[in-house]
Amino acid sequence: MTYALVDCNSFYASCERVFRPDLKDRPIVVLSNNDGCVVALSKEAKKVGIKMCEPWFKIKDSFTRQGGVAFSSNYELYADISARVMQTLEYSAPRIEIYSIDEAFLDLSGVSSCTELEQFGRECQEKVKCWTGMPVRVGIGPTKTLAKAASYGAKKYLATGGVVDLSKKERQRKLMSIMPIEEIWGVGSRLKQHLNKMGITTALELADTDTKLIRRRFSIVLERTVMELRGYPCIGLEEHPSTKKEIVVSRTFGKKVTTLESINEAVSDYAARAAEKLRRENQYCRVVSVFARTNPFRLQDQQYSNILSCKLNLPTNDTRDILQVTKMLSRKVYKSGYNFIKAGVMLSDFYDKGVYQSDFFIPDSRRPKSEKLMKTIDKINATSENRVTFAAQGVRKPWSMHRHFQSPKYTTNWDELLVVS
DNA sequence: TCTGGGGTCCTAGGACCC
DNA sequence: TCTGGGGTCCTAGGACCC
Repeated sequence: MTYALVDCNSFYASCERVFRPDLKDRPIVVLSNNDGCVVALSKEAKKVGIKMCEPWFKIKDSFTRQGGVAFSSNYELYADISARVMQTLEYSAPRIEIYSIDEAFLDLSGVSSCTELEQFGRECQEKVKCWTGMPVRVGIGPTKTLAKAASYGAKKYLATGGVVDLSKKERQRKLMSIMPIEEIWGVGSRLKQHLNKMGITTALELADTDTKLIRRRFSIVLERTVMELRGYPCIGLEEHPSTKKEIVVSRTFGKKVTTLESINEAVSDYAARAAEKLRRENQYCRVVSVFARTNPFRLQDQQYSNILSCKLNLPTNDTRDILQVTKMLSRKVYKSGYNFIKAGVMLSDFYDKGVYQSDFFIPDSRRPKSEKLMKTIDKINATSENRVTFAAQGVRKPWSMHRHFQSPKYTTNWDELLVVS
C-alpha cells in the first residue's frame, strides 16, 4: 500500500488569508465560539509566542500590539474552502478519504508505479494552491500512521518544502528516531506518560517494542499503531463516511444564564439543530439526552452539572417529538440558584427508516405527514436566510454566543461577496 | 469580565440468561 | 462435604482524534 496524507497548513488561519492577501506574513489567530480561546494560528502567530487553546482575553493586548489580527470562527467559510480543497484532491487520486475538515488520505497504490512519489506530492501541493489558495503539505508512506508521521516531518523541517516521502525503510527509521512519541497519530498525553515511564520516548523506540508486551500493558489500539509504524497496514482507507452513532449540539452561552426559560430556549434551539443533522444522516433516534453545567472557571460559584436521558417508544427524527422530550428533560436538569454557562442536547441509539420492533401494547404515536413537513422545513432553511423555526427556540436569544471579529462569508452569501473596485 | 465543539473506540465490571 | 460454565448486553470511564 501507499498512502498520502494531505494536510492544510493552519487551516482556519489560511482560510482567512485566501481573500485577504494583505494579511500575508501577518500573525493571525482564529478564536473559538464567544471569542473564547485560540483554536488556530498562523506560523507568524506561533513565532510571537501564541499557543493553541490560550484564552483570548489573556493575550489580546500583547498580540495586537505586535501587529496580530484575530478572527472569530467563520464555519461557513471554512466548510466551503474545505469542500473546494477536497474536490481538487479527488482529481489527483482515484480513492480518497476525507478525514477531517483540513485533512485527507489518498490511496497512491496505483500512482507509485508511474510517477515518482515526491514529485506527485509537489504537483498536488501546487494544484491545491493554484485552484483554492490553500497551502498544504503532503506526507507519504506505506501505512496511514507513517503517512501521518511523514506529514509531521514536512511541517517540522522547512527544508522539505512541505513534502516528505517515507516509502523507504531507512527514511522511516531516520525520522522516527527524532520524532517524540506524542507526535505519533494515536498517542496522546496519557499514553506518553505511561510509555515514558517504560523508557520509551521516540517513535522508533515504540516501533521496536514487542507487540505482545504492548497488547498486554495497553490495548489493541496501540498494538495496531506499533504494527503500522513498522510498515504493516492495519488501518484501511474509508472512502464512504459511516453513519454517525450520536449527534451532539452544545454551546457555551454568551453570558451566564440563570432562568429555566432561557435554558429551555437554548436547549430547544440545540434540539432543533440536532434533529436537522439527524435527518441529514437519514436516521431516526430513540434516545435523547440533555445536559447543563455551571462555569468551572468561576471558583466563587457553586458548581453543578447534570445529564439526563430519555428512551422513546419509537425512533423519531421529527423536531416536534424531540422538542417535547428535551423540554421535559431540561426542566429536570435545571436547578435554580446556579449560574449556567453551557448546555447541550445529545441524540443516540439510531435506526434506519422503518427498522425497529414496535410494541404491540403501545399505541403508534407517529405524527401524520411528519416526513413531508420536516423535508419542507429543511428545504426552506437550506435555501433561505429567513429560517423556519419553532417558537420554543426563542427569538431574541440573549444567551446566544457572540463573535466580534467575523470575516465575511465570501463564498456562501450573495450579500457578502468580495467586491473589487 | 472574558477559558470551544463534536466525535470514535476499547475495556472492565455487573446484570442477567440458560 | 460439596455450589458450573458460557454467553450477551449495557454502562461508565478512559483514551484518542481534529
